[in-house]
Amino acid sequence: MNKNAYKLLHEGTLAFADMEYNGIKVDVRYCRRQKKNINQQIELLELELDRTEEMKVWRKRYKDDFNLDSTDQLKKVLFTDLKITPPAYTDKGNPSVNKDNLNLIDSPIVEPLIKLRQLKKLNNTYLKNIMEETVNGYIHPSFNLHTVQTFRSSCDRPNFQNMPIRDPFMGKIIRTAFIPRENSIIGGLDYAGIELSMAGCNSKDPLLIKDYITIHKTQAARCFALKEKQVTKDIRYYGKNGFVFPQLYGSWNVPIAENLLRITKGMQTVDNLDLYEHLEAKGISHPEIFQDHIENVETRFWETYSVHKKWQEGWISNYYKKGYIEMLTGFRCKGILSKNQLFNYANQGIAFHCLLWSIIQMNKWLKKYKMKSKLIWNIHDDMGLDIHNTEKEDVLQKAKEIMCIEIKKAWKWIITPLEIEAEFSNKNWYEKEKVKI
DNA sequence: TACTTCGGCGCC
DNA sequence: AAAGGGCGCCGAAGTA
Repeated sequence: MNKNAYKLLHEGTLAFADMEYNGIKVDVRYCRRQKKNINQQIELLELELDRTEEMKVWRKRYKDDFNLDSTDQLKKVLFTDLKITPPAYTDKGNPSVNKDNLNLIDSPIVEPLIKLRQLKKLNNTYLKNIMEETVNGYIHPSFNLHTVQTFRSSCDRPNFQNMPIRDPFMGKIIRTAFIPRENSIIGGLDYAGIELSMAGCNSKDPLLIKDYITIHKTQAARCFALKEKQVTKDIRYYGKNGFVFPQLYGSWNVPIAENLLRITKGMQTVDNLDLYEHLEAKGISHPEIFQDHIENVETRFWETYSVHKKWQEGWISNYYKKGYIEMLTGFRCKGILSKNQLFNYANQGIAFHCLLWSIIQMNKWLKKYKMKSKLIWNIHDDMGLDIHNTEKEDVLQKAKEIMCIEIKKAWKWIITPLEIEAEFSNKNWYEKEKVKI
């Protein structure tokens, strides 16, 4: 680690200490109400389950040892007693009963079981810990800078970096619990597509730099043979997390095609076409045909971003020569690293370091001018703020200056565009809305 | 009782 | 030819 990298960690730790001290305001009464409500839903679901023949088989086999939360028991019932063929296996070679695979099984217990897991996750992982860790109406999660291989941050007690958002049902229940201080708004400023922007800084691939914001939508459209205007937020999500990132970090068409095909079931396009039926109409819904199709998309992808591909090769051979990699922010990673790790480590840490640098400057500025607004979280590319109503313009303007302009003066290696989005609410974190800066 | 591993699942 | 990467937390099950 060079001197600049050290300084970033040192100042970052001090800024994080302030952030932890500030804390996030919690609506505790709301949490209590929700927890009770969910408990009732859980009871009803368990009654519903018990009316099925499958549960009779389960209870008969395990008698007093019966445990609805035991996946081992579930596997025995499904795959031994009911003689169902396991749809897939875990890494260790055992039958898998995760949500996706359970959904492939035709049984009346599948749907209530999945719902039950979700409700228990909400209560046991989220609401319970939010309430336990809240002191005098504020929660103070620990934000760590010393735990992660890639020199990202992490968070615990509770982990504030994995609060539900993608599933609207879960997102609403949990994020409604986080509220602004008096006369304030709560929300975050996040870097748009920062990891891809950083990939561009590494490889200097002109097309990747040009496309880094639009790439997910474009690739989603290609994967599902759609026009871009048909791509919903959900479909884009799978273009991003089901194709673009897996491609960049070492996956390939076979597992990618399998995943993408599975998630088409029940999804709809902007013009309300059923995504799977759309693939059928295009004649690419058969697993083997779809894989061929994704292979074509993959080939075209790497023909387009060939400069980045070349950089990946050089990055790896450089590691083999030196035995370590050095990030653009000066951090070094040593030890045995797989190809996929090497691809990922180059971008992941420095993407977060842009946020960390911005948080440090923002914190200094807020303290220097004795502002009422406070930094309250960091989530990899998202800076959480509680902004006092009287300071809205100033704080947002300064944040934009730091995050998009000043950082490029400090770090000349940032040769790509940096863009941010702000989302805030005067009610709660769930009801955040885009704010223009 | 305390600890580890596994599978599962939430986020970026 | 072809392992997406990085986290933290839960409960179950096995071991010491």
